[in-house]
Amino acid sequence: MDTPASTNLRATLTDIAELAQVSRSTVSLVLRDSPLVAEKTRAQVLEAIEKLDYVYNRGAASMRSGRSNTIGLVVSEITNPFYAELTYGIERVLEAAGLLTFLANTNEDKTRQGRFIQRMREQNADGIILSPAEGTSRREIEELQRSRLPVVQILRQVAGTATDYVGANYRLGVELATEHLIERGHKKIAFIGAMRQTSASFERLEGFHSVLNRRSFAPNRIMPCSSSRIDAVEAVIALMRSITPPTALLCHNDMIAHGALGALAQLGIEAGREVAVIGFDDVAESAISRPALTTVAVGIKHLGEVAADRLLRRIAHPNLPAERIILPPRLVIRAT
Amino acid sequence: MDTPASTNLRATLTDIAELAQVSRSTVSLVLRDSPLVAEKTRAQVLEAIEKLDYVYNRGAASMRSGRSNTIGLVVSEITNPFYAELTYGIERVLEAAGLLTFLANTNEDKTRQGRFIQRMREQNADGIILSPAEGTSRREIEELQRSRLPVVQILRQVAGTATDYVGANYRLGVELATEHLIERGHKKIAFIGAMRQTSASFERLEGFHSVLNRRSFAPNRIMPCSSSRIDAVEAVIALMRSITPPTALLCHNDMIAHGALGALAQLGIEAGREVAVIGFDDVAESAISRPALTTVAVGIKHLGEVAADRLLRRIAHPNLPAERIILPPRLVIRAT
DNA sequence: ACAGGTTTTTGTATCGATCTAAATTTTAAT
DNA sequence: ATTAAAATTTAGATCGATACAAAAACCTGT
Repeated sequence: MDTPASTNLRATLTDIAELAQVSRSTVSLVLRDSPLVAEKTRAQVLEAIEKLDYVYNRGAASMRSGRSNTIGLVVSEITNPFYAELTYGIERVLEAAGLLTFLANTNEDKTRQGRFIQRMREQNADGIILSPAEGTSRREIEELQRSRLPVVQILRQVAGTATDYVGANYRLGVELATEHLIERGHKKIAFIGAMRQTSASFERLEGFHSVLNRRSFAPNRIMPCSSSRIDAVEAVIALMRSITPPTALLCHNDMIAHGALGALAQLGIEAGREVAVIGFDDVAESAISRPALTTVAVGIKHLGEVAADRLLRRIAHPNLPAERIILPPRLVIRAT
Repeated sequence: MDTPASTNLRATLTDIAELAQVSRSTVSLVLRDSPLVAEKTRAQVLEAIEKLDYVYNRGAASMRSGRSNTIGLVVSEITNPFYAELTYGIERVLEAAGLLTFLANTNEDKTRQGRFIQRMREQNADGIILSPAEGTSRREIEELQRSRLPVVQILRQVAGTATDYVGANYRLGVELATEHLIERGHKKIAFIGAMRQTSASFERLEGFHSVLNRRSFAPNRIMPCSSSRIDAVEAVIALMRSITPPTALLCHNDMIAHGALGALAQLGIEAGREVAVIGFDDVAESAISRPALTTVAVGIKHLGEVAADRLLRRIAHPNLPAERIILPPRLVIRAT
């Protein structure tokens, strides 16, 4: 065993109060930026805080106040830069409100998701923004609500649940893209999809089918593909080598689309001339890649900001009715 | 204003104690899986816990016990799958020890890093695993140590600091790769590098130069390149179009290498035959990409596990001397 | 100098768990 | 049946902050 921690115990409010010659209560007010304390006093206290290397004890504070100034953000696929950008938007808003965001990547694993959420509750988090992992059940979401923890679902919603939700109009986005391809004369369009059991997947497929029906098009190709560049490469190579290769590739997201671009390059097919490629998300990379990717933009950062705002409002007013906010997508036509 | 929260206040130990007809102390023991409680009692208590939807209050617990069963993990570039894989290794070990990992992505931003670390201290975290953002100063690390928060640096170490450190032998890794290329007869080798001001970058460059000197090779090309696929594509295209294009590309990491493969494909150059490409890290994608990437493997998951183990030991024995653990790399020869 | 109002400061109870040491119950041995 | 030892349970103090209500200090204008 090691020797016990030396003299240096962590300073507390009491230590500061003593050094600054004021009461504990006053110190607490200073810490919370209360307008009640006189400037002179505040200065003294801040000096003492500095001098003692004081570190706030959030556990103690939250026990008394019931708030922790902490929220949890659950995403399912952190290596997709889409989520990284989304995270920035969210953090920016929450940070401005004095909240810190704890991030968890579930990698579509419900167990990890559950563990993290449970822990956030134990930490007394003020709320959760959740992009539910595939297979999350209605029960799980409802249980969260019953515990009165403010929840905003983002990007995907579990069927039958009634929490706040912020997402994009995936259906419309895919419709825009499909119409665009048809107008350009494409007859053989393949949808290359993440094929997850999520609302975000379903809505995209709906959009695709609805346009095809409306235009009474022959059933087109749906190519299952996980949301990774490398799977996309394989899928597209297989597709282009088939007997009737498509002339247009409509991709579930930009990661898949970039994989598709890579595959076409390998095959010596020029994207944008011989074969059209459209992505979804408009991540930063899509604007600067060569060729630049035509894609459906959802305003990632904005979406994150809206979700964060929604959570803040929900925290302030727990009993407001749940709201679904569906942001409009925009087709960004670039080179492909 | 909304109506105040209804009846449903969160259940506490006292509520459970009452329902289960035991004392608060006993309930606490059950929660902590103490071997002291009799089986029958434990069952009763667990039943009450279940019945009341009890949620543990970690803030309260940590206030008394001084531990929070929480550690912080700071990485600098979460979209790189390398870090995602690393995270798994770390979480696996820590979770087995009953600790939950809070993840933060700094994106090489010192401010974000500082904010997160500060918050972890306020939450009374039991320790931190830190891949320090570029530009982290010695002072910052030393201040952390002074606060007696267990810290393990991982992958990179801030010069002049003496915390535990777990990393790979980057120097040796690059040496192996360079030797390999030279043996294969390559005379013009370009190093495509992340060019960050980090130990991980410096050590790689050292390895490259040391082999070139030893073999008294002409100074070779160093191509600055950020750690993103798209920058790598541009860098490699520029390189291959220069007057004396290299015949081998030695990349700072696998992401850059995959970008390089993409660029070569676009240029119609066959990687592995005309131009050799070697990566560093051996992320999952490298084994299954086509062509499969020759790379320096560091055993990502293992590295994470070792770091987590190290942190656990450090927490158990705060006064042990700091240790630097440098894992040996291995050249994995595949198709490129 | 003083009443009345405003601004600042403070004392004390409290949040929900754990710790300690002591009390109680159970078991085993004679 | 008695007693010592082992196993189990408990009371009460405590961690470090905040809430609340009350007290003190400071201003005014008369």
